[in-house]
Amino acid sequence: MSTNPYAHPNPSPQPDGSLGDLNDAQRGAVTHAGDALLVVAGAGTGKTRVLTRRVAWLIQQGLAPYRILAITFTNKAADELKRRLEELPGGAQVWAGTFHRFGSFLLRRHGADIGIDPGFTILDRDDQLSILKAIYKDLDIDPATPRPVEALSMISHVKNGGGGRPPLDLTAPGIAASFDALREHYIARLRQADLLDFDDLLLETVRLLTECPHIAEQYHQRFGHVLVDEYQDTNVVQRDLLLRVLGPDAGITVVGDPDQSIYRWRGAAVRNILEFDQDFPDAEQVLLERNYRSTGHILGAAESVIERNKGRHAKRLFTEQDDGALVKLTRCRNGEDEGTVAAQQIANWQDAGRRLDQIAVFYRVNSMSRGIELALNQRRIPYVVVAGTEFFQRREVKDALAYARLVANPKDEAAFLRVVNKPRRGVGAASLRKLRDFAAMHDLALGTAASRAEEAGMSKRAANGVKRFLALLERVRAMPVAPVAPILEALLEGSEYRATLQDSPDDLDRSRLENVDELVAYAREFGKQEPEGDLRTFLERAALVSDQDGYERGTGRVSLMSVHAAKGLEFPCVLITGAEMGYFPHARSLGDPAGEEEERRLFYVAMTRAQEELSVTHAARRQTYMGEEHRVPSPYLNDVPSSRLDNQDFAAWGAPAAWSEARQPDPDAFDFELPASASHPSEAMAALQHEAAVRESGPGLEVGERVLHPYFGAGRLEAVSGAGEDARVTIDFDAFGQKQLLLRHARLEKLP
DNA sequence: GGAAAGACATTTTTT
DNA sequence: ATGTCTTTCC
Repeated sequence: MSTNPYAHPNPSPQPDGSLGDLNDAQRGAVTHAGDALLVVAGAGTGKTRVLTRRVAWLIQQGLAPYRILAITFTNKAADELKRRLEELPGGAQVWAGTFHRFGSFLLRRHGADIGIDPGFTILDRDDQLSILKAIYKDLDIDPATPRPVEALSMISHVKNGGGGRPPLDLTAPGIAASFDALREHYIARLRQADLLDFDDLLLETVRLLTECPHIAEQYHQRFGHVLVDEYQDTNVVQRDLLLRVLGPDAGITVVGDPDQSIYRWRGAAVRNILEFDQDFPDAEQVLLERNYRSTGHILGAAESVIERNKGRHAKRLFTEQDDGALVKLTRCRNGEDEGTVAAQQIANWQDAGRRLDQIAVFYRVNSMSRGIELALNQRRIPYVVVAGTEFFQRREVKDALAYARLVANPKDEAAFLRVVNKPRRGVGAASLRKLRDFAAMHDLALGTAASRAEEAGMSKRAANGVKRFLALLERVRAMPVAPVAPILEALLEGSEYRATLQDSPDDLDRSRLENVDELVAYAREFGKQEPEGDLRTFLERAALVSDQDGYERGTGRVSLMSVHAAKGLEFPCVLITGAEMGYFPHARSLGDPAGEEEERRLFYVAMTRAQEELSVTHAARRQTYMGEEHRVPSPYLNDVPSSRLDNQDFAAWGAPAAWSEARQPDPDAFDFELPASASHPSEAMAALQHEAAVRESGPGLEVGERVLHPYFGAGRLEAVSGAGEDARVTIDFDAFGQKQLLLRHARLEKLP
């Protein structure tokens, strides 16, 4: 069996329809003839290939491509699917996209039947928050009681049926009343301004299909087969939507892996996949267990981690590849060391012939990217951060889009609030307050009320500013709705938004200008690709793109990303950082058994992204915003049999002399200071010697005392045996259970 | 009304 | 350490 992952056959449909490149299970899934099929596809078992080929097979069986609905988790996955299907006659007519996009598609067409203006605007989280904050002001609610973000999560929670743990404790005194008021106002506000949030996109579609049987019927007729990818991450509303769009004669195929369900916190219901046969009693199930991605040690290590979860769908992955390299586990003293190790690991892989774009570094929280970035910068290792502040999330891009949204939907309150005073037009908080009062009194949307600024009692200056603002929007509304780029340009020029950035003394604003220009360029590209594409389509595109959609392969750089962002990707070399309690599992999920199981799955997902090399680091101490903290290695590491591990200590990586001449950074090129341990080996040694001295003097331990071990964390001293050099201690560690250690090596500290 | 300075909390993951 | 929200002063 080849160990080269690139040797695997391309998953594109074979033009001749042959299935010879599939294994038995895959072939069974592709050619399943019944109405309902569940494909439980373990990590790296060829899930995407099966999905694509099944669509191809359905078409070959005579199902018209436009009668196929394929729902994916990201737009990128949908585009990828479409690209592969293009080789097939009619393949481009398959409807492929995310649940949200499908909802949006139906609501634009039929929303009017349930009182939704087809010109609705889609709100993202920022927009939702700005509306909610405005409501806080109107209702004079103390932003400390439920904080706006919490209230927002709670609103979403309630909208989605309220299963699981509520993000907000409504039993706290005084909260419930203000929350209900908030929620009601929020919903009314969105209604009034033709705004839909992400939840509404799904919920309103369900309502449409429920309240309008004739429309539902139309789609029952149309879709002969529905396929859903990543089914383990669908929520109850998505399942509901699926059941309603599916006609009595339609077939359904869902693909997923319960072990990779990592979006429970967002409302994903693993139940959907685990109890698929309850929704579809005659469903058949195909299990894909042969992994083509990873070498033996990597897969084995990952399996031994996931095995510990309770209530799993029975499944055991295997590979026919060689064992390959051991999983390397490196203990670092602190976060800086970890950065050094990351850089060095990357360099080592590079020396072994890897390209940088075959390497990925994962972390649990996005904020951890900073330390890694710093270390890679110092060594001039090119990298790309996937996600982070993504393009469409940038303030200036959102500002520009807000202008455009107001052109498309004059009632868009979130957009109005965002840019009515950007750049400054003399419309401050006091004026807005007057405007809101006036709007509320006459039951108008904010944008509508604005045209009567004087009546609202605004100052002359403010009223003037608002007038200029509205005049610009009117002017642009008179322009044709396509192409989009000129619309954006007219707005940016007419509002002087562009000019303000250009003239700003702040360099940050200058770089913002570039982003604004990039947005215009993006719009121009959009116009080229879709000559018919109007403003509305463009805005929808912008609202529904995700961070993951931005990821591109073959950049010649190392990829840095959160584990969540890594889902669905694979890399020859993977480095998982921060494998510690608090990250894996995350501190927030401690004490919640279901949450902890999800954390384990998350670590499993991280491990199974690796094809040939998997390296894991953890730090004994880490600097947080509250100061330096002790860190305990992730308990998941303990589940990996030591026969699959290559244990390393930061010290074992050797002094910075190990850096090859060629990679030695140019000292003049950096304004950063290298970490002491890297730039001055002697200092590092001094530190180690100091530690040793502390150790020898010893903390005079007694049985029953709490102690701290730099590796295993806190524990209780159970017993002492032997004496002098051979003294051994037995310690019951909180996170690792009982261990016997040589006292002289244990580096114990006494805990109060 | 706006700018600047200061207080303050913030860190999970995101369609 | 950073960014956001609030306060203060012009």
